[in-house]
Amino acid sequence: MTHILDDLDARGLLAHSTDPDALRAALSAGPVTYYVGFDPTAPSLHVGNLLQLLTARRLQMAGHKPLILVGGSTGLIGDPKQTGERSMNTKETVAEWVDKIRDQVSAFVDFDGPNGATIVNNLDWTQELNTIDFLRDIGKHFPVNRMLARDVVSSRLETGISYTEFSYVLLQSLDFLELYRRYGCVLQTGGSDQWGNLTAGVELIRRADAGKAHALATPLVTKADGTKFGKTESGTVWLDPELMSPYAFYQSWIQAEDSKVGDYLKQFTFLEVDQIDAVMAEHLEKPGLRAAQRLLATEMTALVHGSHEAIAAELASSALFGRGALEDLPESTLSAALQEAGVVHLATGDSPTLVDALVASGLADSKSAARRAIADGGAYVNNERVTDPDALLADGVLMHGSWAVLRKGKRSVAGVKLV
RNA sequence: GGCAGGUUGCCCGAGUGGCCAAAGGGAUCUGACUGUAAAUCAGACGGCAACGCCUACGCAGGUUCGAACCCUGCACCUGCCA
Repeated sequence: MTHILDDLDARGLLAHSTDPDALRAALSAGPVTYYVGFDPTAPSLHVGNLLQLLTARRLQMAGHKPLILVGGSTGLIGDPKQTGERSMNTKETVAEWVDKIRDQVSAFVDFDGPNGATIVNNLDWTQELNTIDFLRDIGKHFPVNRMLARDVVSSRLETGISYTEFSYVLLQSLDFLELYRRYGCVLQTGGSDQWGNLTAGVELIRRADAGKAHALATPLVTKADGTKFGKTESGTVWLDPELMSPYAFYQSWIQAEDSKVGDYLKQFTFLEVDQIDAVMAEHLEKPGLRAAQRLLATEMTALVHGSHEAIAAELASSALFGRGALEDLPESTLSAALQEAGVVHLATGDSPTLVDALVASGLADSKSAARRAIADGGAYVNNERVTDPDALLADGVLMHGSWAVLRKGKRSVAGVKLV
């Protein structure tokens, strides 16, 4: 049986860890209670958070007990980031997001059995916290000179950082200490950007309780150009289907770069490393088939939205991007595919123009943008390029009498049904 | 509270009375090549009833034929002093 640390390492999920030998021994000795936290900074988690959830799940599958923390209090404070001060959200908003995120994380861990997961909210132990006690019991363990030396803080000294954000690390460290005391939690995991917060907690446990705890960080997942993974052209890749349809989610994975798809398969899916290596070997032979991307997209969509949605997204994608001609698709297939991609209904009586349709479908942000797309030669109806900026939608041949497949550029497709 | 500097388009950043819808870079979009990949090259990149009009350079007023640019007030940010 492979040691969990070796599996994580083989998958490229280990960036840093405190005292690797001691951590390895602890994980071998028996079930370890560990935690990973998510702050409610939005109504949904995104794929960056997903990596942390899946890593937590890997540890659980290896027999360890997860605590999933939702940051009801830390979400009110804001983890400092390089770019500047966060805008504060109201307590009501944060409370709403806490509920949503609690529901989301619940889908990724197992609640049954001796190592069933527990979801905790740090508001439970901080909202009644007394300021004097906090400063005496927690604050005393934090040397300000060390806090100032942290990268995020020092980079913010020029532009400014509020005391609120400066204090964030104390709260996260307090969480670790609290979970150590309440649940015997001795390991915190997170992204490498969390390393400072993670080790601060380890240190607090040592100073306050003379306890031994560990931290483990996954690397920052990047795209081929080195930028942060999880943003597409249109924005963040959300897990909530209300914010991003399963089809769009599937599309975001299928567009993975060749140079990254192997890493993603290892880091995100539960396929065996050997199996992934075999797929990648084939992929290198015939990259044009994009077999690795297809596998990745299907696996991830199934993991997040269920296999039913994964199949639907896959079918829609192959119908719309497949080699076959659109007119060969039966109406039921076409309609189902377009439902996934997004459909707008337009009234035939209004004799909508292509420009109108591009805007209505969301493929273009404005009429100017739609005209620009047409002028650039990037607008297609039923896979035929249209270059007339004043074209009416009905000028082309409608599929099955009422459907038009709109495409802008290579990747963006939407359906229009004339009614 | 005082003094100094700052606030420009998605981001960074030039511009300091007309030639400014505003240089340059990044991001983004499109095309060519291709594979819903990368790299490269090229074009686009506020809006609209579109050779014109409207909106825009922190906010609100003012001076002027004309303001991102000058003046006044306000807000916020940074630094120094208290």
